[in-house]
Amino acid sequence: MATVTPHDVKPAHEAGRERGRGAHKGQQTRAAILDAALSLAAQMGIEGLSIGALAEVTGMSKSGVFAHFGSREELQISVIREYHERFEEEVFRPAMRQHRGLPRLRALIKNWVSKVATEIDSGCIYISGAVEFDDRPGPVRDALASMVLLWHGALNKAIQQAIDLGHLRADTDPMQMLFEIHGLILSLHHDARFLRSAGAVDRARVAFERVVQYYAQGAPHPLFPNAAPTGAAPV
Amino acid sequence: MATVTPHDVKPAHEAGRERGRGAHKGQQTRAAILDAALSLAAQMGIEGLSIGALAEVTGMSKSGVFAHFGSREELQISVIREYHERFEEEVFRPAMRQHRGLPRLRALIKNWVSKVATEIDSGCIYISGAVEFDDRPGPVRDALASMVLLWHGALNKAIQQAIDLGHLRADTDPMQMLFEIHGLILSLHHDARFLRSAGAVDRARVAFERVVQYYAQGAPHPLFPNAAPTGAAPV
DNA sequence: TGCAAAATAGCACGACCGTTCGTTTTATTT
DNA sequence: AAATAAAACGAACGGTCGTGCTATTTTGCA
Repeated sequence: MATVTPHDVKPAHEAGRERGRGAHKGQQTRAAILDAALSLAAQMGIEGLSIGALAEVTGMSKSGVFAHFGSREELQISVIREYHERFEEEVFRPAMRQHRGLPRLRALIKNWVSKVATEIDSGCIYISGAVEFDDRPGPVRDALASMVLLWHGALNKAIQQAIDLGHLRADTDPMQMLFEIHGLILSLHHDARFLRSAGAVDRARVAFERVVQYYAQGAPHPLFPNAAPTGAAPV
Repeated sequence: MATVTPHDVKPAHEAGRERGRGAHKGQQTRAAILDAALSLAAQMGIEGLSIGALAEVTGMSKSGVFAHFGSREELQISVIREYHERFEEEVFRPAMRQHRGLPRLRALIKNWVSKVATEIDSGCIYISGAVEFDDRPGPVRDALASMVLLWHGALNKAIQQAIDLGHLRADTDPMQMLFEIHGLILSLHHDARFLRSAGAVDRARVAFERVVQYYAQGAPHPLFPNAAPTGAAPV
Protein backbone atom coordinates (compact mmCIF):
# COMPACT_ATOMS: atom_id res chain seq x y z
CA MET A 1 0.00 0.00 0.00
CA ALA A 2 3.04 2.26 0.03
CA THR A 3 3.37 2.50 -3.73
CA VAL A 4 0.60 3.96 -5.79
CA THR A 5 -0.52 1.64 -8.55
CA PRO A 6 -3.18 2.41 -11.13
CA HIS A 7 -5.57 0.34 -9.05
CA ASP A 8 -5.31 2.79 -6.24
CA VAL A 9 -6.71 5.61 -8.29
CA LYS A 10 -10.22 4.21 -8.34
CA PRO A 11 -10.67 0.81 -6.74
CA ALA A 12 -13.94 -0.92 -7.52
CA HIS A 13 -15.27 -0.73 -4.03
CA GLU A 14 -15.09 3.06 -3.98
CA ALA A 15 -16.50 3.71 -7.40
CA GLY A 16 -20.05 2.77 -6.46
CA ARG A 17 -21.70 6.13 -6.80
CA GLU A 18 -24.91 5.16 -8.53
CA ARG A 19 -26.09 1.81 -7.18
CA GLY A 20 -27.78 -1.19 -8.79
CA ARG A 21 -28.51 -1.67 -12.46
CA GLY A 22 -27.86 0.77 -15.22
CA ALA A 23 -24.26 1.46 -14.38
CA HIS A 24 -21.19 -0.39 -15.60
CA LYS A 25 -20.85 -4.11 -15.24
CA GLY A 26 -19.06 -3.87 -11.94
CA GLN A 27 -22.04 -2.33 -10.22
CA GLN A 28 -24.29 -5.11 -11.37
CA THR A 29 -22.10 -7.91 -10.09
CA ARG A 30 -21.54 -5.96 -6.93
CA ALA A 31 -25.29 -5.84 -6.48
CA ALA A 32 -25.51 -9.54 -7.19
CA ILE A 33 -22.82 -10.30 -4.63
CA LEU A 34 -24.56 -8.09 -2.10
CA ASP A 35 -27.81 -9.90 -2.69
CA ALA A 36 -26.17 -13.24 -1.99
CA ALA A 37 -24.38 -11.72 0.99
CA LEU A 38 -27.68 -10.62 2.49
CA SER A 39 -29.06 -14.14 2.34
CA LEU A 40 -25.88 -15.54 3.78
CA ALA A 41 -25.74 -12.97 6.55
CA ALA A 42 -29.38 -13.51 7.41
CA GLN A 43 -28.72 -17.18 7.89
CA MET A 44 -25.22 -17.27 9.33
CA GLY A 45 -25.00 -13.86 10.91
CA ILE A 46 -22.87 -10.92 9.92
CA GLU A 47 -19.83 -12.52 11.52
CA GLY A 48 -20.62 -15.67 9.59
CA LEU A 49 -20.09 -13.87 6.29
CA SER A 50 -17.15 -15.40 4.49
CA ILE A 51 -15.70 -14.28 1.19
CA GLY A 52 -14.97 -17.86 0.24
CA ALA A 53 -18.58 -18.98 0.69
CA LEU A 54 -19.75 -15.89 -1.15
CA ALA A 55 -17.44 -16.68 -4.07
CA GLU A 56 -18.79 -20.20 -4.27
CA VAL A 57 -22.40 -19.05 -4.28
CA THR A 58 -21.86 -16.39 -6.94
CA GLY A 59 -19.59 -18.61 -9.03
CA MET A 60 -16.70 -16.18 -8.81
CA SER A 61 -13.20 -16.38 -7.41
CA LYS A 62 -12.47 -15.25 -3.91
CA SER A 63 -10.31 -12.38 -5.10
CA GLY A 64 -12.98 -11.36 -7.57
CA VAL A 65 -15.49 -10.98 -4.79
CA PHE A 66 -12.92 -9.40 -2.54
CA ALA A 67 -12.06 -6.68 -5.04
CA HIS A 68 -15.57 -5.26 -4.90
CA PHE A 69 -15.34 -4.37 -1.25
CA GLY A 70 -11.67 -4.08 -0.39
CA SER A 71 -12.08 -5.79 2.95
CA ARG A 72 -14.35 -8.13 4.77
CA GLU A 73 -15.32 -5.35 7.13
CA GLU A 74 -16.40 -3.14 4.26
CA LEU A 75 -18.47 -6.03 2.94
CA GLN A 76 -20.19 -6.36 6.29
CA ILE A 77 -20.96 -2.67 6.41
CA SER A 78 -22.29 -2.76 2.87
CA VAL A 79 -24.58 -5.60 3.84
CA ILE A 80 -25.90 -3.61 6.77
CA ARG A 81 -26.54 -0.59 4.58
CA GLU A 82 -28.29 -2.70 1.99
CA TYR A 83 -30.46 -4.29 4.66
CA HIS A 84 -31.32 -0.86 5.93
CA GLU A 85 -32.49 0.24 2.53
CA ARG A 86 -34.66 -2.82 2.09
CA PHE A 87 -36.07 -2.39 5.56
CA GLU A 88 -36.91 1.19 4.79
CA GLU A 89 -38.54 0.15 1.53
CA GLU A 90 -40.62 -2.66 2.99
CA VAL A 91 -41.50 -1.34 6.41
CA PHE A 92 -41.03 2.38 6.70
CA ARG A 93 -42.10 3.91 3.40
CA PRO A 94 -45.41 2.07 2.93
CA ALA A 95 -46.43 3.07 6.45
CA MET A 96 -45.69 6.72 5.79
CA ARG A 97 -48.58 6.76 3.37
CA GLN A 98 -50.93 6.42 6.34
CA HIS A 99 -52.23 9.42 8.19
CA ARG A 100 -50.04 10.78 10.93
CA GLY A 101 -50.72 9.56 14.46
CA LEU A 102 -52.08 6.21 15.48
CA PRO A 103 -52.86 4.98 11.94
CA ARG A 104 -49.28 5.49 10.87
CA LEU A 105 -47.90 4.00 14.07
CA ARG A 106 -50.13 0.96 13.61
CA ALA A 107 -48.92 0.57 10.04
CA LEU A 108 -45.29 0.80 11.10
CA ILE A 109 -45.67 -1.96 13.64
CA LYS A 110 -47.88 -4.04 11.37
CA ASN A 111 -45.22 -3.96 8.65
CA TRP A 112 -42.49 -4.60 11.18
CA VAL A 113 -44.24 -7.67 12.53
CA SER A 114 -44.90 -8.88 9.00
CA LYS A 115 -41.27 -8.51 8.02
CA VAL A 116 -40.00 -10.40 11.06
CA ALA A 117 -42.65 -13.04 10.42
CA THR A 118 -41.41 -13.57 6.88
CA GLU A 119 -37.86 -13.65 8.21
CA ILE A 120 -38.51 -16.71 10.36
CA ASP A 121 -36.63 -18.81 7.84
CA SER A 122 -33.98 -16.26 6.93
CA GLY A 123 -33.23 -14.17 10.00
CA CYS A 124 -33.26 -10.49 10.90
CA ILE A 125 -29.88 -8.84 10.58
CA TYR A 126 -30.72 -6.07 13.03
CA ILE A 127 -31.58 -8.54 15.77
CA SER A 128 -28.80 -11.04 15.19
CA GLY A 129 -26.33 -8.24 14.57
CA ALA A 130 -27.19 -6.59 17.87
CA VAL A 131 -26.25 -9.77 19.70
CA GLU A 132 -23.15 -10.43 17.65
CA PHE A 133 -21.71 -6.97 18.07
CA ASP A 134 -22.88 -5.98 21.54
CA ASP A 135 -19.34 -6.46 22.76
CA ARG A 136 -17.33 -5.85 19.62
CA PRO A 137 -16.62 -2.16 19.08
CA GLY A 138 -15.64 -0.96 15.64
CA PRO A 139 -17.04 0.36 12.38
CA VAL A 140 -19.41 -2.56 11.87
CA ARG A 141 -20.99 -2.10 15.25
CA ASP A 142 -21.25 1.62 14.65
CA ALA A 143 -22.97 1.12 11.31
CA LEU A 144 -25.39 -1.34 12.82
CA ALA A 145 -26.16 0.84 15.81
CA SER A 146 -26.75 3.92 13.71
CA MET A 147 -29.24 2.04 11.53
CA VAL A 148 -31.11 0.73 14.56
CA LEU A 149 -31.15 4.18 16.11
CA LEU A 150 -32.46 5.62 12.88
CA TRP A 151 -35.35 3.21 13.00
CA HIS A 152 -35.94 3.90 16.68
CA GLY A 153 -36.00 7.58 15.88
CA ALA A 154 -38.65 7.07 13.24
CA LEU A 155 -40.81 5.12 15.66
CA ASN A 156 -40.30 7.67 18.36
CA LYS A 157 -41.40 10.39 16.02
CA ALA A 158 -44.51 8.47 15.05
CA ILE A 159 -45.39 7.93 18.70
CA GLN A 160 -44.84 11.57 19.50
CA GLN A 161 -47.12 12.61 16.66
CA ALA A 162 -49.80 10.26 17.95
CA ILE A 163 -49.49 11.95 21.32
CA ASP A 164 -49.64 15.42 19.84
CA LEU A 165 -52.73 14.50 17.86
CA GLY A 166 -54.41 13.20 20.99
CA HIS A 167 -54.44 9.61 19.81
CA LEU A 168 -52.33 8.58 22.75
CA ARG A 169 -52.37 9.80 26.34
CA ALA A 170 -50.53 13.04 26.88
CA ASP A 171 -48.39 11.50 29.63
CA THR A 172 -47.12 8.77 27.32
CA ASP A 173 -43.37 8.29 27.45
CA PRO A 174 -42.37 7.49 23.86
CA MET A 175 -39.16 5.74 24.90
CA GLN A 176 -41.09 3.55 27.30
CA MET A 177 -43.68 2.62 24.70
CA LEU A 178 -40.95 1.92 22.18
CA PHE A 179 -39.18 -0.27 24.72
CA GLU A 180 -42.28 -2.39 25.12
CA ILE A 181 -43.04 -2.65 21.41
CA HIS A 182 -39.47 -3.56 20.60
CA GLY A 183 -39.65 -6.26 23.24
CA LEU A 184 -42.61 -7.82 21.49
CA ILE A 185 -40.69 -7.94 18.23
CA LEU A 186 -37.72 -9.55 19.94
CA SER A 187 -39.93 -12.07 21.67
CA LEU A 188 -41.56 -12.88 18.38
CA HIS A 189 -38.19 -13.40 16.74
CA HIS A 190 -37.00 -15.59 19.61
CA ASP A 191 -40.06 -17.81 19.82
CA ALA A 192 -40.64 -18.16 16.10
CA ARG A 193 -37.09 -18.55 14.93
CA PHE A 194 -35.26 -20.24 17.77
CA LEU A 195 -38.01 -22.21 19.48
CA ARG A 196 -39.95 -22.71 16.23
CA SER A 197 -43.08 -22.09 18.20
CA ALA A 198 -46.30 -21.66 16.26
CA GLY A 199 -48.65 -18.87 17.24
CA ALA A 200 -45.88 -16.45 18.09
CA VAL A 201 -47.07 -14.01 15.46
CA ASP A 202 -50.57 -14.02 16.91
CA ARG A 203 -49.23 -13.47 20.40
CA ALA A 204 -47.20 -10.53 19.18
CA ARG A 205 -50.26 -8.96 17.56
CA VAL A 206 -52.40 -9.48 20.64
CA ALA A 207 -49.73 -7.99 22.87
CA PHE A 208 -49.21 -5.01 20.60
CA GLU A 209 -52.92 -4.31 20.63
CA ARG A 210 -52.82 -4.40 24.41
CA VAL A 211 -49.98 -1.90 24.52
CA VAL A 212 -51.84 0.47 22.22
CA GLN A 213 -55.00 0.10 24.28
CA TYR A 214 -53.06 1.02 27.39
CA TYR A 215 -51.45 4.12 25.97
CA ALA A 216 -54.66 5.20 24.24
CA GLN A 217 -56.71 5.07 27.44
CA GLY A 218 -58.26 8.45 28.09
CA ALA A 219 -57.24 9.70 24.68
CA PRO A 220 -60.00 10.49 22.18
CA HIS A 221 -60.63 7.99 19.42
CA PRO A 222 -58.32 8.77 16.50
CA LEU A 223 -61.05 8.62 13.86
CA PHE A 224 -64.08 9.53 15.97
CA PRO A 225 -62.80 11.95 18.57
CA ASN A 226 -66.14 12.04 20.34
CA ALA A 227 -66.57 8.28 20.70
CA ALA A 228 -65.63 6.22 23.75
CA PRO A 229 -61.91 6.44 24.63
CA THR A 230 -60.95 2.96 23.46
CA GLY A 231 -58.18 2.10 21.00
CA ALA A 232 -58.98 1.99 17.29
CA ALA A 233 -59.29 -1.08 15.07
CA PRO A 234 -56.85 -3.93 15.67
CA VAL A 235 -53.77 -4.43 13.56
CA MET B 1 -9.12 -45.21 16.81
CA ALA B 2 -9.00 -48.83 15.70
CA THR B 3 -6.85 -50.10 18.54
CA VAL B 4 -7.98 -49.83 22.12
CA THR B 5 -5.43 -48.08 24.29
CA PRO B 6 -5.66 -47.71 28.08
CA HIS B 7 -6.75 -44.12 27.51
CA ASP B 8 -9.90 -45.25 25.80
CA VAL B 9 -11.14 -47.08 28.86
CA LYS B 10 -11.87 -43.94 30.83
CA PRO B 11 -11.15 -40.64 29.08
CA ALA B 12 -11.09 -37.58 31.27
CA HIS B 13 -14.17 -35.98 29.76
CA GLU B 14 -16.38 -38.94 30.63
CA ALA B 15 -15.15 -39.54 34.13
CA GLY B 16 -16.78 -36.44 35.60
CA ARG B 17 -19.29 -38.03 37.90
CA GLU B 18 -18.97 -35.84 40.95
CA ARG B 19 -18.40 -32.24 39.91
CA GLY B 20 -16.37 -29.39 41.31
CA ARG B 21 -13.94 -29.58 44.22
CA GLY B 22 -13.24 -32.59 46.34
CA ALA B 23 -12.61 -34.98 43.49
CA HIS B 24 -9.33 -35.74 41.80
CA LYS B 25 -7.22 -33.06 40.25
CA GLY B 26 -8.78 -33.40 36.82
CA GLN B 27 -12.18 -32.30 38.05
CA GLN B 28 -10.76 -29.17 39.59
CA THR B 29 -8.98 -28.00 36.48
CA ARG B 30 -12.02 -28.96 34.45
CA ALA B 31 -14.06 -26.69 36.67
CA ALA B 32 -11.48 -23.94 36.27
CA ILE B 33 -11.54 -24.28 32.50
CA LEU B 34 -15.32 -24.24 32.52
CA ASP B 35 -15.31 -21.08 34.58
CA ALA B 36 -13.06 -19.35 32.07
CA ALA B 37 -15.14 -20.77 29.25
CA LEU B 38 -18.28 -19.22 30.69
CA SER B 39 -16.71 -15.78 30.75
CA LEU B 40 -15.40 -16.24 27.24
CA ALA B 41 -18.72 -17.51 25.93
CA ALA B 42 -20.61 -14.68 27.60
CA GLN B 43 -18.43 -12.18 25.81
CA MET B 44 -17.76 -13.83 22.46
CA GLY B 45 -20.76 -16.10 22.17
CA ILE B 46 -20.89 -19.86 22.26
CA GLU B 47 -19.64 -20.04 18.69
CA GLY B 48 -16.83 -17.72 19.68
CA LEU B 49 -15.46 -20.27 22.10
CA SER B 50 -12.02 -21.35 20.98
CA ILE B 51 -9.85 -23.96 22.62
CA GLY B 52 -6.76 -21.94 21.82
CA ALA B 53 -8.03 -18.84 23.58
CA LEU B 54 -9.16 -20.95 26.49
CA ALA B 55 -5.71 -22.52 26.77
CA GLU B 56 -4.09 -19.11 26.82
CA VAL B 57 -6.40 -17.82 29.54
CA THR B 58 -5.96 -20.85 31.77
CA GLY B 59 -2.23 -21.10 31.13
CA MET B 60 -2.51 -24.59 29.73
CA SER B 61 -1.72 -26.19 26.42
CA LYS B 62 -4.40 -26.54 23.78
CA SER B 63 -4.31 -30.32 23.98
CA GLY B 64 -4.51 -30.15 27.75
CA VAL B 65 -7.73 -28.19 27.56
CA PHE B 66 -9.04 -30.33 24.75
CA ALA B 67 -8.57 -33.58 26.67
CA HIS B 68 -11.08 -32.51 29.29
CA PHE B 69 -13.95 -32.34 26.84
CA GLY B 70 -13.07 -34.52 23.90
CA SER B 71 -14.42 -32.10 21.37
CA ARG B 72 -15.27 -28.47 20.94
CA GLU B 73 -18.94 -29.33 20.73
CA GLU B 74 -18.84 -31.15 24.05
CA LEU B 75 -17.17 -28.10 25.54
CA GLN B 76 -19.98 -25.89 24.25
CA ILE B 77 -22.61 -28.17 25.70
CA SER B 78 -20.78 -28.29 29.02
CA VAL B 79 -20.76 -24.50 29.09
CA ILE B 80 -24.50 -24.41 28.47
CA ARG B 81 -25.14 -26.90 31.25
CA GLU B 82 -22.95 -24.97 33.66
CA TYR B 83 -24.73 -21.72 32.79
CA HIS B 84 -28.04 -23.45 33.42
CA GLU B 85 -26.95 -24.52 36.88
CA ARG B 86 -25.80 -21.04 37.77
CA PHE B 87 -29.00 -19.54 36.41
CA GLU B 88 -31.00 -21.95 38.52
CA GLU B 89 -28.94 -21.10 41.55
CA GLU B 90 -29.15 -17.33 41.16
CA VAL B 91 -32.62 -16.85 39.72
CA PHE B 92 -34.83 -19.86 40.25
CA ARG B 93 -34.02 -21.28 43.65
CA PRO B 94 -34.09 -18.03 45.69
CA ALA B 95 -37.49 -17.19 44.19
CA MET B 96 -38.90 -20.56 45.18
CA ARG B 97 -38.61 -19.53 48.80
CA GLN B 98 -41.43 -17.04 48.22
CA HIS B 99 -45.05 -18.00 48.60
CA ARG B 100 -46.71 -19.59 45.61
CA GLY B 101 -48.61 -17.28 43.28
CA LEU B 102 -47.89 -13.65 42.57
CA PRO B 103 -45.14 -13.23 45.20
CA ARG B 104 -43.15 -16.08 43.70
CA LEU B 105 -43.77 -14.89 40.15
CA ARG B 106 -42.63 -11.41 41.11
CA ALA B 107 -39.48 -12.84 42.68
CA LEU B 108 -38.71 -14.89 39.59
CA ILE B 109 -38.92 -11.88 37.32
CA LYS B 110 -37.14 -9.62 39.78
CA ASN B 111 -34.20 -12.03 39.94
CA TRP B 112 -34.27 -12.49 36.19
CA VAL B 113 -34.11 -8.76 35.56
CA SER B 114 -31.34 -8.44 38.12
CA LYS B 115 -29.29 -11.16 36.48
CA VAL B 116 -29.63 -9.66 33.02
CA ALA B 117 -28.79 -6.27 34.50
CA THR B 118 -25.55 -7.59 35.98
CA GLU B 119 -24.81 -9.29 32.68
CA ILE B 120 -24.70 -6.02 30.78
CA ASP B 121 -20.93 -6.26 30.70
CA SER B 122 -20.68 -10.00 30.25
CA GLY B 123 -23.64 -11.18 28.20
CA CYS B 124 -26.45 -13.68 28.63
CA ILE B 125 -25.71 -17.04 27.05
CA TYR B 126 -29.36 -17.95 26.66
CA ILE B 127 -30.10 -14.82 24.64
CA SER B 128 -26.97 -14.78 22.50
CA GLY B 129 -27.13 -18.53 22.07
CA ALA B 130 -30.69 -18.35 20.81
CA VAL B 131 -29.59 -16.02 18.05
CA GLU B 132 -26.44 -17.94 17.22
CA PHE B 133 -28.16 -21.31 16.93
CA ASP B 134 -31.56 -20.40 15.58
CA ASP B 135 -30.52 -21.82 12.23
CA ARG B 136 -27.89 -24.34 13.25
CA PRO B 137 -29.42 -27.69 14.16
CA GLY B 138 -27.39 -30.11 16.23
CA PRO B 139 -26.62 -31.17 19.77
CA VAL B 140 -25.60 -27.69 20.90
CA ARG B 141 -28.85 -26.16 19.75
CA ASP B 142 -30.80 -28.97 21.36
CA ALA B 143 -29.05 -28.48 24.67
CA LEU B 144 -29.66 -24.77 24.57
CA ALA B 145 -33.30 -25.11 23.61
CA SER B 146 -34.01 -27.66 26.30
CA MET B 147 -32.56 -25.35 28.95
CA VAL B 148 -34.62 -22.41 27.74
CA LEU B 149 -37.73 -24.55 27.63
CA LEU B 150 -37.03 -25.75 31.16
CA TRP B 151 -36.97 -22.17 32.33
CA HIS B 152 -40.08 -21.30 30.36
CA GLY B 153 -41.80 -24.26 31.96
CA ALA B 154 -40.91 -23.02 35.42
CA LEU B 155 -42.31 -19.58 34.64
CA ASN B 156 -45.43 -21.05 33.12
CA LYS B 157 -46.00 -23.08 36.24
CA ALA B 158 -45.57 -20.04 38.45
CA ILE B 159 -48.06 -18.09 36.35
CA GLN B 160 -50.56 -20.94 36.44
CA GLN B 161 -50.30 -21.13 40.21
CA ALA B 162 -50.94 -17.41 40.44
CA ILE B 163 -54.06 -17.93 38.36
CA ASP B 164 -55.23 -20.85 40.45
CA LEU B 165 -54.74 -18.86 43.63
CA GLY B 166 -56.79 -16.00 42.22
CA HIS B 167 -53.85 -13.60 42.05
CA LEU B 168 -54.25 -13.29 38.31
CA ARG B 169 -57.37 -13.18 36.18
CA ALA B 170 -58.85 -16.57 35.48
CA ASP B 171 -58.81 -15.96 31.73
CA THR B 172 -55.06 -15.31 31.74
CA ASP B 173 -53.20 -17.17 29.01
CA PRO B 174 -49.89 -18.16 30.63
CA MET B 175 -48.09 -18.47 27.30
CA GLN B 176 -49.23 -15.01 26.30
CA MET B 177 -48.12 -13.49 29.58
CA LEU B 178 -44.79 -15.30 29.32
CA PHE B 179 -44.38 -14.00 25.78
CA GLU B 180 -44.76 -10.44 26.99
CA ILE B 181 -42.48 -10.81 29.98
CA HIS B 182 -39.79 -12.49 27.92
CA GLY B 183 -40.03 -9.63 25.47
CA LEU B 184 -39.25 -7.17 28.23
CA ILE B 185 -36.16 -9.15 29.17
CA LEU B 186 -35.00 -9.23 25.55
CA SER B 187 -35.64 -5.52 25.12
CA LEU B 188 -33.68 -4.85 28.29
CA HIS B 189 -30.78 -6.93 27.04
CA HIS B 190 -30.85 -5.21 23.65
CA ASP B 191 -31.02 -1.65 24.93
CA ALA B 192 -28.61 -2.06 27.80
CA ARG B 193 -26.00 -4.23 26.15
CA PHE B 194 -26.08 -3.27 22.50
CA LEU B 195 -27.24 0.33 22.59
CA ARG B 196 -25.65 0.97 25.99
CA SER B 197 -28.75 2.94 26.87
CA ALA B 198 -29.14 4.00 30.48
CA GLY B 199 -32.49 3.60 32.14
CA ALA B 200 -33.28 0.35 30.37
CA VAL B 201 -33.53 -1.50 33.67
CA ASP B 202 -36.04 1.01 34.98
CA ARG B 203 -38.08 0.75 31.82
CA ALA B 204 -38.15 -3.02 32.13
CA ARG B 205 -39.35 -2.80 35.72
CA VAL B 206 -42.04 -0.27 34.84
CA ALA B 207 -43.24 -2.39 31.95
CA PHE B 208 -43.28 -5.55 34.00
CA GLU B 209 -45.38 -3.85 36.64
CA ARG B 210 -47.77 -2.79 33.93
CA VAL B 211 -48.09 -6.35 32.64
CA VAL B 212 -48.81 -7.65 36.12
CA GLN B 213 -51.36 -4.91 36.68
CA TYR B 214 -53.12 -5.89 33.49
CA TYR B 215 -53.32 -9.59 34.27
CA ALA B 216 -54.26 -8.94 37.90
CA GLN B 217 -57.21 -6.70 37.02
CA GLY B 218 -60.33 -8.13 38.59
CA ALA B 219 -58.35 -10.63 40.61
CA PRO B 220 -58.28 -10.19 44.39
CA HIS B 221 -55.21 -8.70 45.99
CA PRO B 222 -52.71 -11.50 46.73
CA LEU B 223 -52.01 -10.40 50.29
CA PHE B 224 -55.26 -8.62 51.16
CA PRO B 225 -57.97 -10.44 49.21
CA ASN B 226 -60.60 -7.95 50.27
CA ALA B 227 -58.76 -4.84 49.16
CA ALA B 228 -59.19 -3.05 45.85
CA PRO B 229 -58.33 -5.24 42.82
CA THR B 230 -55.03 -3.54 42.03
CA GLY B 231 -51.68 -5.31 41.68
CA ALA B 232 -49.52 -5.78 44.72
CA ALA B 233 -46.30 -3.94 45.63
CA PRO B 234 -43.94 -3.13 42.76
CA VAL B 235 -40.86 -5.18 42.04
C1' DT C 1 -11.34 -1.44 -34.52
C1' DG C 2 -8.08 -0.48 -31.21
C1' DC C 3 -6.72 0.72 -26.59
C1' DA C 4 -6.88 1.99 -21.82
C1' DA C 5 -9.10 0.85 -17.82
C1' DA C 6 -11.90 -1.88 -15.19
C1' DA C 7 -13.08 -6.49 -13.73
C1' DT C 8 -11.88 -11.03 -12.63
C1' DA C 9 -8.84 -14.99 -11.99
C1' DG C 10 -4.94 -17.44 -9.99
C1' DC C 11 -1.72 -18.16 -6.61
C1' DA C 12 0.66 -17.76 -2.27
C1' DC C 13 1.20 -16.16 2.41
C1' DG C 14 0.42 -16.08 7.35
C1' DA C 15 -2.75 -16.75 11.00
C1' DC C 16 -5.83 -19.42 13.47
C1' DC C 17 -8.72 -23.37 13.95
C1' DG C 18 -9.93 -28.27 16.00
C1' DT C 19 -7.88 -32.49 16.36
C1' DT C 20 -4.45 -36.41 16.75
C1' DC C 21 -0.52 -38.66 18.63
C1' DG C 22 3.43 -39.88 21.27
C1' DT C 23 5.83 -38.36 25.18
C1' DT C 24 6.61 -36.51 29.65
C1' DT C 25 5.27 -34.91 33.98
C1' DT C 26 2.40 -35.23 37.98
C1' DA C 27 -0.83 -37.82 41.25
C1' DT C 28 -2.47 -41.64 43.34
C1' DT C 29 -2.23 -46.29 44.99
C1' DT C 30 0.05 -50.45 46.41
C1' DA D 1 9.66 -46.54 47.43
C1' DA D 2 7.96 -48.72 43.44
C1' DA D 3 4.23 -49.32 40.29
C1' DT D 4 0.45 -47.61 37.91
C1' DA D 5 -2.86 -44.44 36.28
C1' DA D 6 -4.18 -39.76 35.22
C1' DA D 7 -3.11 -35.36 33.45
C1' DA D 8 -0.73 -32.13 30.75
C1' DC D 9 2.44 -31.06 27.13
C1' DG D 10 4.38 -30.12 22.41
C1' DA D 11 4.59 -30.74 17.79
C1' DA D 12 2.31 -31.58 13.70
C1' DC D 13 -1.63 -32.12 10.27
C1' DG D 14 -5.28 -30.64 7.31
C1' DG D 15 -8.36 -27.12 6.84
C1' DT D 16 -10.43 -22.37 6.28
C1' DC D 17 -9.94 -17.76 6.67
C1' DG D 18 -8.81 -12.81 4.91
C1' DT D 19 -5.65 -10.54 2.21
C1' DG D 20 -1.86 -9.08 -1.08
C1' DC D 21 0.26 -9.74 -5.35
C1' DT D 22 0.49 -10.41 -10.52
C1' DA D 23 -1.64 -11.98 -14.72
C1' DT D 24 -5.38 -12.29 -17.76
C1' DT D 25 -9.79 -11.38 -19.52
C1' DT D 26 -13.60 -8.42 -20.35
C1' DT D 27 -15.70 -4.08 -20.99
C1' DG D 28 -16.70 0.48 -22.70
C1' DC D 29 -15.42 4.29 -25.26
C1' DA D 30 -12.75 7.12 -29.01
